Amino acid sequence: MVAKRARGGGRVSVTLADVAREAGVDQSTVSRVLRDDHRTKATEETRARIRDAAVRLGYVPNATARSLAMRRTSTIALLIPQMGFIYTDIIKGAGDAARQLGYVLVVADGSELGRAKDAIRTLVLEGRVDGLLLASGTLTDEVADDLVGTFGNIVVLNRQIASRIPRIIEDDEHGMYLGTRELIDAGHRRIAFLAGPKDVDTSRRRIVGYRKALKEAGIPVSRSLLVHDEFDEAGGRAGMLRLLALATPPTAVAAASLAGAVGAMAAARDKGLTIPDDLSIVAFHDSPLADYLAPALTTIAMPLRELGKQAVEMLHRQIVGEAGPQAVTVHDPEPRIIRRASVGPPRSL
Amino acid sequence: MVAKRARGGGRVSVTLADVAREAGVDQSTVSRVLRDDHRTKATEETRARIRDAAVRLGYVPNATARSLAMRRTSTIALLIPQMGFIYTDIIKGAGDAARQLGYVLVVADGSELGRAKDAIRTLVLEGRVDGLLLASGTLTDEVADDLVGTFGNIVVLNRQIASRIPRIIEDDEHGMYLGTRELIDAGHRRIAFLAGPKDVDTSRRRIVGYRKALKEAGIPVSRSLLVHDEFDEAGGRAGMLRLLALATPPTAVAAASLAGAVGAMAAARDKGLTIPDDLSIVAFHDSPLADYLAPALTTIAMPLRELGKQAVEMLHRQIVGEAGPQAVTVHDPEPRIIRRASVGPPRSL
DNA sequence: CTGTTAGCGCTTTCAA
DNA sequence: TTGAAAGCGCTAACAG
Repeated sequence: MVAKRARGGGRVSVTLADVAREAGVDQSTVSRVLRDDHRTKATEETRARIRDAAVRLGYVPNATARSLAMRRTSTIALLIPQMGFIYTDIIKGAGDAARQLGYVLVVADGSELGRAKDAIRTLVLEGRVDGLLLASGTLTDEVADDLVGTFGNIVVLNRQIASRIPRIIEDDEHGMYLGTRELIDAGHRRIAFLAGPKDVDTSRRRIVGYRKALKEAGIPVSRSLLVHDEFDEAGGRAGMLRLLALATPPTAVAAASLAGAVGAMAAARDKGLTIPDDLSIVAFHDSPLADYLAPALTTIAMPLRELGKQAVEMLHRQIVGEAGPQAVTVHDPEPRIIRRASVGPPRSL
Repeated sequence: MVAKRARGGGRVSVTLADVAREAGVDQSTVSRVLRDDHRTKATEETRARIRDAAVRLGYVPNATARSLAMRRTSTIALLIPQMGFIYTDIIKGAGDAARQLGYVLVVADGSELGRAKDAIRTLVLEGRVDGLLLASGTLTDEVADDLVGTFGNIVVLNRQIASRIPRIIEDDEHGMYLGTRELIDAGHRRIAFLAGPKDVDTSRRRIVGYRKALKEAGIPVSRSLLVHDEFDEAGGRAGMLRLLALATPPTAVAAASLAGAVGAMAAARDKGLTIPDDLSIVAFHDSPLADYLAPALTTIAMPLRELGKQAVEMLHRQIVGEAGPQAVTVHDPEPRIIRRASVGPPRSL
């Protein structure tokens, strides 16, 4: 018998034993040769015989069997809440790093796997992957606290959590500081901040940067100019509308998210305002889309690929049991302002 | 010995054998009980004893071992070229269906796994997943042809390919027919089509719908009004610019992609045109973003969740060896026009 | 340099 | 109703 039927598709599956028989050697030898195990030096002749047989038979190693024997799957997962602007870059960075370290990266959609806890169980505890990258959006505070007692290799992205789980964050504070400065430098003093939800700490960190820039410029921070809402377009529109209803509305606004900025622009338009003549706006995070908005949107480009890359590296260290920092902030490369057309001097100037 | 150290994280792994010992039964019994194997009727008493032991020990089944024994992973993958507007809905639909059928759905980024061929090998042939959903964008014609000889459970999304690989497509023709009709009904006769790349068949099918609507209305189709470019914003802008450079430019344009429409709007704006006064526009595919553009964009919403759902169902049939159609088109629910503000009567009227 | 021998943790006949 | 035993396809000592 040379091969057995495998499930579905009528494919036949060729195993190491088949190749061994064909080549007239033991399967352990085949295993070593095919893996290029450097602790062994097979004769060039046997190597050739084995490779031949493998090709002839169309041998493809079975990842599951290997995983079981090695007790590692060489795959890691990235759990994201829902596809958004920022994840494409994080995925790219993480994917590159993963490949380089010998992992396959898969991404799991949070809404589909249920809450993060389910994902941790299904993916990590049941051993489907060696480790998990948890993107911030998937974590409510409740779940985050829950993570304290969790085992498994996990790295949390962009969220400062209480537990001792390793985490990596982007420099939200500095990014937002830079963005706010951009507005200040353009001459604005009445600058609003469109923050994300109140209990999310990326939101909190961005507020800190906003405040810092204001203080540094000697501008008093006004409570009424700081509004909280969802990070999406609808949230941005709603927040902006509240801002525009103020007795003296802001002349500029810093948005904590790109989608929020898009919503804010729509709100301003609805109210008959022209950007940047009547209102300047800068958005946290960049996307190709920003170039095509009316007007093109000035953004704060965060080093998201680097974030993804370093997240994978942290996870890898954890997997192989190497020591390393428990909490890192990505400072390099620096966030940078991409100047487009949404920032100008205030009208009154 | 009650448990062994597992790789990384210092976790201990509790096995079936551990639970069996703790409960004083054989591991096969534990396996049956914990899986609720209906072919066995364990005493309520032993069941309780086993469950107790499992909980006490914190037993979590190992998916890899199970996969090896059962020769199926209960995991399927969706390979996408790069995150785009349409995939969030496809993922949702596929994820729901997958969960319902007992699969875990993971998504793999094409740019990260290299070409589709690599993904097929890594994921399907090496047995990491039971089957693969291949989103159209990942397939160049060359690779598509290559698929002919491929084994493994695969369903191709949104691409009509030569080989006998099962495929599922959305009704591009009808959708674009509807979109073009929208423009015709508004009074336009000089309607351009911003198609995608020439050799992509979603693009071709959309052209067919566009032509059909035109013919039906007795409008001659002009070669110069049909321009090909990439599906992204840059492609849309470039295509639109070419259209606007025509001796008599169109009064309306149907875009084969949402991103393309965004680019086209930017181009029109750059040329000083107002939408919809000077130019009407309708885009293929919908997204929340459309609501926030200036002006809000009229779109053709395709049943993408349904596409994802049916794709998974097709794949499942293939996996379990059930018969089923080799090529299906999703007709239900129908594509529908979401009227916003980018379509109006032509200026000359 | 290569073969032998145990597993990895689970499912699944086959007996009892 | 439960247990014993084999095996999924591979890796990894340990001999020789």
